[in-house]
Amino acid sequence: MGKSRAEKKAELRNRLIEAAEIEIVEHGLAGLKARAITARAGCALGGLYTAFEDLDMLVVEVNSRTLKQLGAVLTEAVAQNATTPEQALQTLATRYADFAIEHQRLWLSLFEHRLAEGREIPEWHKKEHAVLLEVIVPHLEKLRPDMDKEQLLLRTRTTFAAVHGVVYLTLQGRIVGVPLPQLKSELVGLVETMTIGASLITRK
Amino acid sequence: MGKSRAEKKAELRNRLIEAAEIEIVEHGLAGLKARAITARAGCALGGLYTAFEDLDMLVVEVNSRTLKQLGAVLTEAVAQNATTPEQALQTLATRYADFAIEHQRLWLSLFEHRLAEGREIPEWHKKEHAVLLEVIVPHLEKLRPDMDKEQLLLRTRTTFAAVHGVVYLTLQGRIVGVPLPQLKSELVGLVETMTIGASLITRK
DNA sequence: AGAAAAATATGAACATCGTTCACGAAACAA
DNA sequence: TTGTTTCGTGAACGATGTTCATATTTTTCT
Repeated sequence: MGKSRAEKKAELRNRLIEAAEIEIVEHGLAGLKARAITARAGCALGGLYTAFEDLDMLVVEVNSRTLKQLGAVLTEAVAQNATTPEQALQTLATRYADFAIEHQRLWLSLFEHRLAEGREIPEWHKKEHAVLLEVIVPHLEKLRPDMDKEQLLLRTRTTFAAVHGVVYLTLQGRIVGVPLPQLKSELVGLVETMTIGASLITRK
Repeated sequence: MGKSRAEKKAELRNRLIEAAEIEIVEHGLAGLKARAITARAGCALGGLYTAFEDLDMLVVEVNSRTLKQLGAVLTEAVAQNATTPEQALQTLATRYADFAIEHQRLWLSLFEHRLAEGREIPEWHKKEHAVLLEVIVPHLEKLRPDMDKEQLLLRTRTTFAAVHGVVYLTLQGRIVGVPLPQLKSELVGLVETMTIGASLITRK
């Protein structure tokens, strides 16, 4: 007997998400074409639009997967390696860079994807980003016991953005970015500077 | 008498650059259309391609202007306000954020523009980015006299990227970014942390 | 099981891009 | 002025995301 309607729909969605993922890995987000995806997924062009609202929402699905994977990597890394807050933050920064390098195009699409003006990222996907901050908070908290919860979350965003900025400019190949071979050692230097500075501010 | 060929060509190029700049300000880089530019510049569609190699190279011209303006703002700001390296770096970060906020879409196009795979940004435009680092180097040098020239330039890239990352995630409206109202105070906190950390590392 | 109904996949067609090119107009050289 | 060179013009082209009438498939009803 054939599959039920719900089963086939779910299978098609999965095939499309995986096809899109492969296409992004091979050609980058800018090289993602609806026709290439549907050809790879083995369905007609229009099938994409019965399974998803449009191409953007398919990209959101791919980004959701990437974000889950990234979150798992960071969570595990810091769980196994958190003797001091300094070391925890070093580990997080290093693993973040490792993931970004290893899954360069998927990671880039996480931050390069934009919806058309006026459209909004679905709430469920927005929430998925929280893990990027949650892995940092407890360790920054030890460095800055003087801060209240609100200040701490804000500074966590700032800290993440600082590290992220270094990785992003490098992997994007921007002129002002750090050259790739020196990325990880520079990240160590940056995190060292920030953690030492943070401790000293607290202590004074 | 009519204008010479060179004059008319130069005038058309300027009209196109200005039209493109206005279009970016009004609709963002993603909303930049060749037809809208040529309509605003008062020439035929094909005119764009006799004046410039293609649309990308026109964007490079706009970015070149923005970069010159940004460089001038930073250079002037730090010239008038450099009693200590800490204060110089604070001033630079603040002015950088101010410029990014005030010229949001032009500034974003500076970092969002990508050339098709295989193509390269012209060398003359790559060199224009140097100013972003040059304004930082002398002050970071005072904080880190232990570093040689090469280390220093590398750490300058890292420092710029860290500050840039915070501003970028915010102005892009990324979920993990710092909310705009808190951007400048967070930048102050970040630069403070980095400068204090840098001094302490040097002294130890 | 068979027929009617509902849902869904299909891919040709459409609108909108960036880019090209044959042509005619304008500027230069003689 | 006349011939030559250069450049602006806009119709046409190819590529792209999206839509929709149609065909197919699945479900429901008798």
